[in-house]
Amino acid sequence: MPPRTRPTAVDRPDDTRERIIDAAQAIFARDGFVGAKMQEIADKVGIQRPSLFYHFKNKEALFVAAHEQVFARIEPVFRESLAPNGDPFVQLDRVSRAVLAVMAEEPDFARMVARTSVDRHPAAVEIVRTYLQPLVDLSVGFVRDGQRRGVFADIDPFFFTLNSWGAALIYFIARDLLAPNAKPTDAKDLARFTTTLLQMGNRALANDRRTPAQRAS
Amino acid sequence: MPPRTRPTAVDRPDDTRERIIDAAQAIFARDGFVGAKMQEIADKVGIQRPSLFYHFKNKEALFVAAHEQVFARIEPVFRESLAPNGDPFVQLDRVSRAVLAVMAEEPDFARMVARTSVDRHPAAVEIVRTYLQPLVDLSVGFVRDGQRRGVFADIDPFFFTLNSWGAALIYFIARDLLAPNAKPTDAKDLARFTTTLLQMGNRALANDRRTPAQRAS
DNA sequence: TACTGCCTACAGACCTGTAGGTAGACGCCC
DNA sequence: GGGCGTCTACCTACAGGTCTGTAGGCAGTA
Repeated sequence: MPPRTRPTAVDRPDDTRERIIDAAQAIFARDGFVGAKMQEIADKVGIQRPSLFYHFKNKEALFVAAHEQVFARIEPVFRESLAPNGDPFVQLDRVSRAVLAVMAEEPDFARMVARTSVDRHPAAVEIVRTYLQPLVDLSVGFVRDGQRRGVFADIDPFFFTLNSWGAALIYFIARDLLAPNAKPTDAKDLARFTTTLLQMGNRALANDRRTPAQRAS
Repeated sequence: MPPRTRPTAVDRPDDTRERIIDAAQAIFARDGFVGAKMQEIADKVGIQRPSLFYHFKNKEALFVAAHEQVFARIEPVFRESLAPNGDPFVQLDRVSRAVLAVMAEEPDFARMVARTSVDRHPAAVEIVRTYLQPLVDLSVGFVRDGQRRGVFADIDPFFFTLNSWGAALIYFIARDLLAPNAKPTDAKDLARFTTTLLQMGNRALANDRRTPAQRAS
């Protein structure tokens, strides 16, 4: 094994920490806490495994940092799209598209949420709750508000939200499992899914069968 | 450690194999292939860990057996409820209730499917595909058939199916994660979820806003 | 006597985290 | 501005624990 060149000032060794988190994200999302190997993370960064422990106390600390980064980056996008805005159906459209677009861009996010649901690692559960719970509450409030205004049909707001988020998750997690011919990365496929999800949401919340566009005219 | 009593003929040692599979089911469903420990499975059965290797070649063989058993037991229930039967909306109602009831009774099933989606253990993927793919195809065919007959509204049959199955999965996997106050084991909660899922399905497939009961009259 | 079903003991792989060393950057003092 | 101690960010080597799978023995049954 040839000796690798030592880092110099121009290498900005400060960003090693961030490169570790980036590498850890993908691997934790794919393999979970138990399945992920520190060796593979180190390899991906291009350093020796023990050097990881210089930047992070232990595997769990890195696990937490990786999750926090993903959720902290995504949360504001969702929150912004959920801000009150005129016609509830228009907003539903906007939120759905925004959420699906972000999930498509950050595949680690959907995997981490799904992983947390099945693995139940306490640290991950806490992070998911901290970041996702308020968004779910916002979604629920959005549906409830539309119902109070008589625009949305009667349906359980929480389960409607759970189903919608769940459907989006499933698409990115299991879409290829049950139909190996297409992948979630395919833009055309995602557009088709987006349309279907919006149809279901719109019809579930519609008090009449006119489309939002027809109602607006 | 006091010596345990040896098994005699009346213990029917033949069923040890099945008791192992039963114990393994729950543990593999909860922890996945990597997370599951043979020691814990042996403890649950009440035998020593190496005895597991007398009944199963290795961990993977037991993993496969556990998954096969769960899927083989559940598949016919789903298949039966998907059999053609008069009014598509009535059948939709029947299938949804049957699937949710079975999932509630066999919590390992939902966890195994979700786990397979995130862990992607090749053996599990193959089993899920083998047993679930035909059911998904049946569901898709059911929707498509209703559309051909002019009863169901226009919507992508595959994504409608994926969303419906996904919503059911999410309920059993993540319902408590985002609303810690209730659990999927609660019958009242499940009934409320069933209603919501059916509302979404009915409205997504309805060509008009009359309920199935109204249409029947 | 041979087979079944379990046992104890052990080999070997793998993985996390620690100990201790070292090359280079940097500030400081004369 | 040249020597000098210190800090940073990495390295090699290793300790210690955990987990799977195997070897070989033994009690009970046929």
